[in-house]
Amino acid sequence: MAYLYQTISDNLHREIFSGRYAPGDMLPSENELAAQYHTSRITVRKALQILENEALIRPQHGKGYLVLPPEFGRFYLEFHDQPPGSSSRYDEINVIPAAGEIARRLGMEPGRMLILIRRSFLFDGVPAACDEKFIPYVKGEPIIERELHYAQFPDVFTDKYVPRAILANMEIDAAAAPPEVCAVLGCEPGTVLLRVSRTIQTRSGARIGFSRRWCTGSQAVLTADSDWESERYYPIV
Amino acid sequence: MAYLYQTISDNLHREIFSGRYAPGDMLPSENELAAQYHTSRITVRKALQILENEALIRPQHGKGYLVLPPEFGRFYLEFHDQPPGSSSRYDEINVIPAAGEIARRLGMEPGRMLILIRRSFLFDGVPAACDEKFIPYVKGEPIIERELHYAQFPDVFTDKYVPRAILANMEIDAAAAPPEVCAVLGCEPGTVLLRVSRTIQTRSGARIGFSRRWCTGSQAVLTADSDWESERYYPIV
DNA sequence: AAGTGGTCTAGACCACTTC
DNA sequence: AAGTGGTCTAGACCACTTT
Repeated sequence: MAYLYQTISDNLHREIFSGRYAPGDMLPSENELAAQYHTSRITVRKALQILENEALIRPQHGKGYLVLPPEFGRFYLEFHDQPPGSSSRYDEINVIPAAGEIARRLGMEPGRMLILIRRSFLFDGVPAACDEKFIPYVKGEPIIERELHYAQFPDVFTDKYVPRAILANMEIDAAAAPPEVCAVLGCEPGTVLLRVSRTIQTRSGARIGFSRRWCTGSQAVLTADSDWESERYYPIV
Repeated sequence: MAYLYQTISDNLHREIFSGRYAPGDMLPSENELAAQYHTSRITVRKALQILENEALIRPQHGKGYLVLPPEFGRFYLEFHDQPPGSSSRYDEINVIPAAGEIARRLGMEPGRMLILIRRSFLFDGVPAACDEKFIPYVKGEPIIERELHYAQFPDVFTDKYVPRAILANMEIDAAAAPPEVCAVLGCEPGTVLLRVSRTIQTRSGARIGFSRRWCTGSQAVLTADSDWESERYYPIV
């Protein structure tokens, strides 16, 4: 049940996290580990490969395996089209002419038609976030129906485009919410809220969708971690 | 120069991103690929391992390699203690008693002493972000000197703690900035700004540092991507 | 020259899935 | 029973680093 490569990997993992091997240290060589565990070099290499994938070590040709320092500049963020624990409600579905910032974000000529889908998210019945999605209108495409059924924004496009050729990019800032959004969320016009803007585009650079989320209240906080596995560690508030 | 496993991996990668193999499809079996490339199963497995690490495929024991759909709920975020392209300035360094939210975030009794380090970041000479760091004061620890020299917040602790045992967690929201911060940034008292709160803690759950960043202006926008490699694709604004 | 990691081979046996 | 991926062996040769 316990595989040898897994045992070796776990042991080294523990020795790194306990400080037995510190950043800058060298691990024992492949041959030393193979001798130590009475196994072949290939099995040892498989164990080391796991640690390399976790960004704990880096092999250096001709020298050995270097233990790396942790990387605190990279964070991992979960962001779902439908916030966990919320219910949703459609506030408006419309076809509107592109204008101003939205036209620019989608790279469209002003005046071309856009599908607007505005949806709010309720926590315990209280609206705490509002999503606006803008999708270039192409006659005969059942994109609204797909949206209504699947709800996950980028997924709406995976029938039409090659799925792996689609990217999502995100910008996070604070800005004054437009009047329509304030009306939905029940806040004063012009209130500054957390804004999350997503652009959906193909890898060739074509912008195929844009969405904005306006967040108020404590459920709307975004969280990110220096480690995908670390969520369990910090029930702070 | 071009290794066989790399060639196989690149070819399959291209076939997945071009749609030749779509999510839900099965790749050719290891034996088929080995025959196709006139090589051993081990070399083929190495190529497939690369694609598995990129979350493009998942092996299914007894069945084959499944092509996975893209995951748009996960985002990658770069956040540096010193924003790229900015210069920094120390506005205040002080020892203060813990109180209110800060005490709670650090799990300290109110009244215990804290080191406060307030620093602002200037873009083209204009302050656009302000950092507040709070570190429990322990007599005789040269933490301020380390901060002044190394500047990277979590790194300050890696001498004292086992480096890999430290985690950084982040919360992002919008909130009214305190008067001291508004004074530094030159905005009206009570202005709502983008707030990034970081907690530094050990894997055993001890909170060892807390920082807050208040952001104004366009340089302060946070960006995240569904793909670590995708930054080059979206020069939008 | 000796030691290190990097690539690759030709097998073996096991566990799982499908027919 | 046949095909698939999962683990593991014993060896070979190459490229790189250190002494």
